[in-house]
Amino acid sequence: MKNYVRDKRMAFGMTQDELSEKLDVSRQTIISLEKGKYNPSINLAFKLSRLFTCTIEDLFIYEEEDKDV
Amino acid sequence: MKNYVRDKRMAFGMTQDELSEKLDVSRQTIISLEKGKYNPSINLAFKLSRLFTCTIEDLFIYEEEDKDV
DNA sequence: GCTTTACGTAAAGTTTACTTTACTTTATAC
DNA sequence: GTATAAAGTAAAGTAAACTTTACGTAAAGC
Repeated sequence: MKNYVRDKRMAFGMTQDELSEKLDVSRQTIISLEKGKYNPSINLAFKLSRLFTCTIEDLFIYEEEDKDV
Repeated sequence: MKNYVRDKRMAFGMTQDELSEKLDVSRQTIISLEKGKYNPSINLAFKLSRLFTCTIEDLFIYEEEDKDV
C-alpha cells in the first residue's frame, strides 16, 4: 500500500524521530512505513491522519490485491 | 475501537458468512470484528469501506487511547 | 578530523490480527 | 422432533505489525 507519510512529515517539517515520538511508536516503525516495508495498523493510520489533519484515504492509497484465487 | 460493521452488513442484507467470503477473510474474523474483539488491519478496513461504499472514518470510530504515560 | 543530526539496515523478540477446527445455541420450517 | 441456517465460543496455530538493540552512512558545523 502506497502512502504519503514522508511527504506529509516533511511538509510539517518534522524528523522521523519527532514523528515517532508524537505517535508513540518507534523510529523503526516510521522508517519502515515510509519505505513501504509494511502496512500500518488502523490505529497508527488514524493517529497519522489526525496529526496531519487529513483522512486515512488521503494518506494511504489502497489497491485491491491481485487475489490469486 | 467502535465500528459499524454489523449495522452496515445488515443494511446490505448479508450474513457474516457471505461477508467473510466477499472480503476473503474467515468468518471468525467478522464475528470478532463485530464483537469488538480486535481492530481490523488497514487492509481489511479498506476492503470493508469499499464494499459498503463509505469511508474508513464512517465505519470506524477512533478514540485516542488513554496513554498511561 | 571529530561530533552531532538525520536517515538507514539487520535481526531477534513481542504483540496482535487473522485462520482453522470443532463444538454450542437459537430460530425457522418441514 | 429433527434438519438447516445463522450466529456464537474457545483454543491452538500462523502471519504480520511493531519494538528493541546495535551498528552503518552521509551531510553540516566547528
